[in-house]
Amino acid sequence: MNNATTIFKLLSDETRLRIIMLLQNEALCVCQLTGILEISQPKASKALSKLRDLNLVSDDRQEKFVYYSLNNNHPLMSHILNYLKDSLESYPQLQSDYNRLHLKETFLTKCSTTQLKV
Amino acid sequence: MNNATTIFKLLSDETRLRIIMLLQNEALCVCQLTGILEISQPKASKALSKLRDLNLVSDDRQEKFVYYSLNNNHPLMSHILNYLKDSLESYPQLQSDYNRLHLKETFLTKCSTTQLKV
DNA sequence: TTCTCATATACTCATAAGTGCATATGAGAA
DNA sequence: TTCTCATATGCACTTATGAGTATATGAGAA
Repeated sequence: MNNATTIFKLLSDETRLRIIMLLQNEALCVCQLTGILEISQPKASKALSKLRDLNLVSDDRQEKFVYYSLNNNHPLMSHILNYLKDSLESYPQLQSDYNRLHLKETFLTKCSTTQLKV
Repeated sequence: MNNATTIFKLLSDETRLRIIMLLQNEALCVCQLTGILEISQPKASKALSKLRDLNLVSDDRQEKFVYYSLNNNHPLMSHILNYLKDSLESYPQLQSDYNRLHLKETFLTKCSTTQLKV
């Protein structure tokens, strides 16, 4: 029970859902997620930490970057994600996130969303 | 997108989830739900009104009682509910709700959870 | 060691959401 | 019409939650 409502609560936040959907494909670091989703770095970081607290993602530092990957250890969540992935056409935001995924390398060097100096 | 997060938010509340799961089987009135779930009448009523606002349930008055039934008009939700129904053994609360479902007739006359006079 | 930069967190704020209690509403019975 | 009872709703309260800004942290490079 708690398990189910916890998962639903996590997925009910748009930022978290978008992140989780992207991580289905491959591990991504914080600055890549920040860039792809066009959100602030703290926003991405907080979303990830909440997911990490619940053991839904794992982090793995590789030199400068911390890569997050999805733990497919929760049947209900996996089931839902698979369904969403197959129904992307109904969820424009998720779909366009996917479409920006190919830009991931772009965001590796010029990360700083918050510290950006124009 | 909004569609998805909205559904998740609805399902993230235990009371709503329990109600929805019961309504999968059959229409039930407020006092039946109140009795089966052992919750207060306003609690059941408010949960139902939120579901009704989002067009996930329909109400149908039959004499004294207002029966609510599930609108299976949302693919994502239906998909999730089916999965949960097949995994009841993992969700004790939902399972015990189902086990109390046979008491439904019991709650038709002595409704008043709040107005109960001992 | 010191510097840099990616990431994490603390703080404040605004708002949303759920609960319990009391009460309003309104359909059907009398 | 009046009464009854199932249901709905208003109110006060508490807690949870997400956002933005600023800043802390800490690993690797220099």
